[in-house]
Amino acid sequence: MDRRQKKTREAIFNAFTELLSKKHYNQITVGEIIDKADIGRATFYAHFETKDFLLKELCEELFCHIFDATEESGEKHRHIFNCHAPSSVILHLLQHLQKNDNKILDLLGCENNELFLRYFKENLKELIKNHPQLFGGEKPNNLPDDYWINHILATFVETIRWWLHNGMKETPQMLANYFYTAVYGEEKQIT
Amino acid sequence: MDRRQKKTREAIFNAFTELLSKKHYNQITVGEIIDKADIGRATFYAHFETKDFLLKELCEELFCHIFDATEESGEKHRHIFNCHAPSSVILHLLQHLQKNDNKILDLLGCENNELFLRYFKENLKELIKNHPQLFGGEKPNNLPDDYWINHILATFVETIRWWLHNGMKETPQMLANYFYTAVYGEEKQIT
DNA sequence: ATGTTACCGAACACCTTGTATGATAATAGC
DNA sequence: GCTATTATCATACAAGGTGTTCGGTAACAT
Repeated sequence: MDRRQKKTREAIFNAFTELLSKKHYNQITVGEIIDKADIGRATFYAHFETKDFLLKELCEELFCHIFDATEESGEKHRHIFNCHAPSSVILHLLQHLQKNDNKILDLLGCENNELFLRYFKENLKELIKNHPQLFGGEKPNNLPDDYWINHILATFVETIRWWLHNGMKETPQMLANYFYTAVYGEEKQIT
Repeated sequence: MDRRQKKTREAIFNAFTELLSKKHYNQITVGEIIDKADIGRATFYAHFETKDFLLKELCEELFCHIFDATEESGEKHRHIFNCHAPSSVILHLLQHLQKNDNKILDLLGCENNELFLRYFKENLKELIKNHPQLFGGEKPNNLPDDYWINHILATFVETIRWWLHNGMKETPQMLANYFYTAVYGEEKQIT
């Protein structure tokens, strides 16, 4: 890719991310973005059809990096979920978040979190559909499959939201335990 | 209140609600609202500062009606929650929803559901904080109070979201059972 | 009957969006 | 290195949305 393209694309993403951490998505204008990115108006529209498309591509770039899917020896692998013990998947993901890889925490925690938590949940959903054992535990018999999947996902996302909202005082270990207790009851704990 | 004021306010709410059920909030313009409500531009702005305030007041009117709080003999009562058995509170609320009281179902089910589910959750939160026993059951010992409250709320809201999204095929009874099973495990059921 | 209040329509200044232009500079291919 | 391509820029522009102002008119309260 042309070095110039790469640079402006980067500049736009940076400006946009910075603005997103400060004010609500709806309040951000294209004018502000190009000012902060220091590029021409026409250049912005040469890269992104609208502000909505910019958001979409930003999300895809962020989440594709976390849920990194690579075809490898005919098997799908995602780097965050490469660990084998299901109980540590949660931990693994929370630790990644805590390190604020890709500034994703900034976006999940800011005023626009609804926006990103939705994307986050959608990505997780696809994943858990293909790997039902990912979060461990067993579904109660009398619940429909997709009700249960949605419940686990929602609980997980809400756990993260709660964590962010309360200043991230808890360790990933504690949080993973909260999650498992909420979903499977207090008798089942991870070590 | 002046009969004229009441009429235009009503007309604006109706037009706005109808538009909300068809397209996304962000795509709705003040011009469309006043066209459909058949009122003058200045009149709209005499009633509502901006579109955002209109949304806010609509939500408040809808939810205040559902979570109707009236001081009665020194005790707070809310008409939906007047029943005494905690296990039937869920049922009661779901049945109200099924009847589509106040067109609230239209709004919770449409493209703008995120908007209204947020308000819905906030209202419920205040309620459950004052009446922790409302949803019955017991909190696992090792969970923080507000984590647990948030978990119950999120599960309830997600149950409704799932229901709406799947065509509302289940009866309120079945749904209430799903909710209790998800939160408290399969051994505890309501009758 | 009278004073008040809400409504209307039209006009307005302002802002935002998305597009078009021709000139300029960086890049890629040979 | 030379050349053709391509990204960028500044500027301008039309279209459409926002929120305000104003004088005239009709509905309301007393």
